[in-house]
Amino acid sequence: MLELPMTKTRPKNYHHGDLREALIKAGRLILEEQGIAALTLRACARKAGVSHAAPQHHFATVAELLAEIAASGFEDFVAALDKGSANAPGPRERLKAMGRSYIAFAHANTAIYKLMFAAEVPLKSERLQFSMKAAWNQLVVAVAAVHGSENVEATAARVWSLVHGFSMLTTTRRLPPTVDQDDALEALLQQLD
Amino acid sequence: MLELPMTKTRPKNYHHGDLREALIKAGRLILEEQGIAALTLRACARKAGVSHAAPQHHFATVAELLAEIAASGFEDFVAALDKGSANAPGPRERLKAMGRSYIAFAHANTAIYKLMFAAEVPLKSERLQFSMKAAWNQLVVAVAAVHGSENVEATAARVWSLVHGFSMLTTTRRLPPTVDQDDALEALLQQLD
DNA sequence: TGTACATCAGTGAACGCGCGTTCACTGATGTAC
DNA sequence: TGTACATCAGTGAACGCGCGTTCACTGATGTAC
Repeated sequence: MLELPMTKTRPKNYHHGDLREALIKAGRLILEEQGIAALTLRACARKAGVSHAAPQHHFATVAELLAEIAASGFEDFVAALDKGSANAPGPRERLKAMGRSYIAFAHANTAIYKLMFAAEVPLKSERLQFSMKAAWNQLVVAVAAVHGSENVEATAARVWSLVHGFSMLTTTRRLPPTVDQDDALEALLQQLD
Repeated sequence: MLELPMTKTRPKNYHHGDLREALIKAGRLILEEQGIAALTLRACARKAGVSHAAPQHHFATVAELLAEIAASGFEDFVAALDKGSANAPGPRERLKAMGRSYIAFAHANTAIYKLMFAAEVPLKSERLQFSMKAAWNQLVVAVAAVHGSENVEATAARVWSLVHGFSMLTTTRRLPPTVDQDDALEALLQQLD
């Protein structure tokens, strides 16, 4: 009898390596392809190629997974706004570019964008709190560069409300079809000064 | 044997009378008490006191019921903004009062407010389209009285974005706790002029 | 370097749950005559 | 006014589905000696 080397009969990845991150990535794919309603622990396990009980070792509830997915969304979001406003010649242009990038991100990544602001997502996650704080700080810095540091948080909240409201109304199709969205976008960006 | 009169053995309301409206009202209660995830056809049937198969005669899918509930929300919403701005001395004050009423409605009726803007709600419903149009017209009239009729739709979209964004960010707790929400609200209402 | 052993991170079967949906049924209601 | 009958709007049992969760298990990994 030929004795095969153990490495050939051994399943290569009985232990996954980093199932936690793999589940988060799987969740993002499911979100894009099928929407938030399809985002279950079992679906993520299937997508990641593990048994449906495996996620239990990494996420006690589906809500915990949602929070991590939302956090990864905020990380991408901050990067997109940074990139989109990097070449602005001055603070006003920079703030406008961030506004444009914000709305572009919402339109290009609608599913995860909605999850980032969904009430179902528990805010306890450390990673989520950290990435949300990073987004807020990014905004406050850009707003302060235009409006000064007086009442900067109230102004930042106003700016955020404006672009967030527009993103939500357009992605959920609540504006009547008679509204020219490009006109509305430009009118809105004027208000960031 | 004593023959009982038929009226005594007959169940009084075998036919409900207006189960359709009753299911919508039941749905609103469930929404308030348990949130959108609990809003199922079976739950509405239970709340309305009928068998779980009964709603089938009125709503083919749960989405259809959601749309009618959302529509009833928009009806209340329009009434609340009308009432809240009725005593304003001029157009500017009227628009501001509407802004305040908008945000107050969102905070006092968070569950149905979120449903009104939820992506899951199909927009095909006639009643929903009608009530959404009424809300939009109400806004356009108030905006035109302040800013004139030039570009009125773009301006109305901007105003709506502002108050909607603020309502969503505050009801979903996305603003950092360091932000003074009253300050932010006042800063925001200044922008309606 | 090898061996024993504890722990970690998977598997796969099983369970109960509430859901939407279908079905044959039946009481209530409306209408034709 | 009464009667026959069609239709409407309910009932309640049954079905299949996917979900979260639990369980005994087992292969892989890390560590002590």
